[in-house]
Amino acid sequence: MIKIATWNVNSIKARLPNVLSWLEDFQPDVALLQELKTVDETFPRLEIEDAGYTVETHGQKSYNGVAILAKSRIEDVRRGLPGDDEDDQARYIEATVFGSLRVASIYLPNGNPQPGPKFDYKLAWMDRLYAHVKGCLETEETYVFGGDYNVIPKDDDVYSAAKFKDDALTQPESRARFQAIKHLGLTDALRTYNHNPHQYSYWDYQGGAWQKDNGLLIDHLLLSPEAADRLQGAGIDKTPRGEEKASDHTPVWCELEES
DNA sequence: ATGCCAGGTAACACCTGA
Repeated sequence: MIKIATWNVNSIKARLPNVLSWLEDFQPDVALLQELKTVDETFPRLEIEDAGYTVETHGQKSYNGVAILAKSRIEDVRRGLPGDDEDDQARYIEATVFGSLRVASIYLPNGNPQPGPKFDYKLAWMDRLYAHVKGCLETEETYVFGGDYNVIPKDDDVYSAAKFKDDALTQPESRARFQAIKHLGLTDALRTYNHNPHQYSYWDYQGGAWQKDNGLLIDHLLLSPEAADRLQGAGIDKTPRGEEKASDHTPVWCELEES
């Protein structure tokens, strides 16, 4: 079985102890990380390698930054989306792990405030992601697109839809693009096994959101048909969110049977 | 309408996040 998890760590340097203990406890075969907030040169590569992982990063100073960790070689790495030429934001990395499995770590733009240039950037970025995913699926390879999509797909995926009515994460334009990407033929791993409302992957640091379970579901694992055929389980690992110095996100995971 | 936390940068305040 290959266990794949996505986790927005909100600074890999601030979160290193949490990440190392999670790797030790949860033992993912592949970890897709977002919001590294540091450049490749200062990513704590040796510590992660000592935990048994191969590492590929696409970092950036202060903001964004994505990585792929695997208990296998990591090959054929793509950094950035096609069409990112004028864009210096590090939000996408994709590579082959375990010989033939393609995985992507995605940090989709937040887009607030909306309307405005940040929201326009989010929508344009989603259009580029759509075009890229479409091309990937045409290869008929096994693909897992995981990450912080910064989209709340349904009103049931947030503790208060009313409070998020004007937020970029719930706008019809954001949801329509997320749906369009899924409708290319992707399967939402979590929703294959868990149809309950109010299943969250993010809780704000403010206002006791974690204690009140005032959360959002914005981290998703989307599987190509070839990956979905091998899907054996999926879930949310809430343990890391309750620990000291936690990220505001918690890992979402899925398991694929070996090919 | 704004701050509430948290992290990074840089400088002892401001930006970004969701």
